[in-house]
Amino acid sequence: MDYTSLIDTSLDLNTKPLRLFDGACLSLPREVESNPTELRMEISAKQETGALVEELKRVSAENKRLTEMLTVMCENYNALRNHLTDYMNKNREKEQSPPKKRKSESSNNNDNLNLGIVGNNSESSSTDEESSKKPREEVIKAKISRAYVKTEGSDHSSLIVKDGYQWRKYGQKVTRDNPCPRAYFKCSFAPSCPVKKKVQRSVDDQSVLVATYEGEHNHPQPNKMEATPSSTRTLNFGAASLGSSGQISTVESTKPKSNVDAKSAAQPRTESPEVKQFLVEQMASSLTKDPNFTAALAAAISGRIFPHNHNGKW
DNA sequence: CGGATTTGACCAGCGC
DNA sequence: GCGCTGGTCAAATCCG
Repeated sequence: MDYTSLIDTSLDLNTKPLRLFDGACLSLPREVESNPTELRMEISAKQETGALVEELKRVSAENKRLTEMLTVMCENYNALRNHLTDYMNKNREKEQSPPKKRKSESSNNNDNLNLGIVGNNSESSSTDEESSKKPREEVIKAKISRAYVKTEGSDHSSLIVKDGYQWRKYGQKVTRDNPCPRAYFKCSFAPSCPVKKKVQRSVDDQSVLVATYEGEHNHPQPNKMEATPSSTRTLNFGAASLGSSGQISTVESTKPKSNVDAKSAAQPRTESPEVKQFLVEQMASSLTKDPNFTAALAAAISGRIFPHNHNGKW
């Protein structure tokens, strides 16, 4: 997941002087010069405008500085994440015994969560099995992620995790380690999309749904707005946007965890860089979606581009 | 009526 | 080889 690519960096908050200031600054009617009273008002207005422009410049500079800091932070985060992924992949290659199919779930008997393999592993558990079993299917990239979804109230009966994608349920199975049935979903938005999802309640905390994603979507997220139900907070797998409530946490599995406690894993990780990143994204997203903000931004831009439109009109 | 869901059957890997 | 298990298929059913 490349989070930085999702941030709309095109939103340049280094706004130039707003229309009000522009208008006052650039378009003072010249005819007032002949009137002493209006001249005093003009001087006063000019002073005030100057102070405001100074303030605006200061805020703009600060905004620019913050934007640069954010960019640097994103770059650092991605670099760190890549390092971590590489490190874990190397570790796993060293640790892994000769690959056995279907090994991980039977050996990982704590919460029957198949912590799969990310990336270039030569033999992953279920994914490779599927590719050998069903040659007509595309080879699914062994990118496996997990989402822990805290459900509320009546949601305890459903195995639906709304994450913004369209899923088609193709099977349900009661597994040995968990009395709650496991549901199998395929991405139905694009016929060629190889992504599969398994959803099962945590054996420790049945209010927690554990969604395991296999593969990567080869299409954009169909509908992000769909991903905000009232009873279930959602995450956007791949697109990686997280509800600010932090009720969902994801684990992009890069290494089999033998003793993952789903309960603890379900705890909100508000301190992690990912979550902070999400919050930044959410704020940026909220701003850009706010009609008032966009209107103000449009007004600012239009005021900047077409200052002559407001000459002496306000 | 078409798409989604359900559910029993089937398949293949694994351990004994 | 056999039984257990997880994963998938596909016909039946449901639902808007």
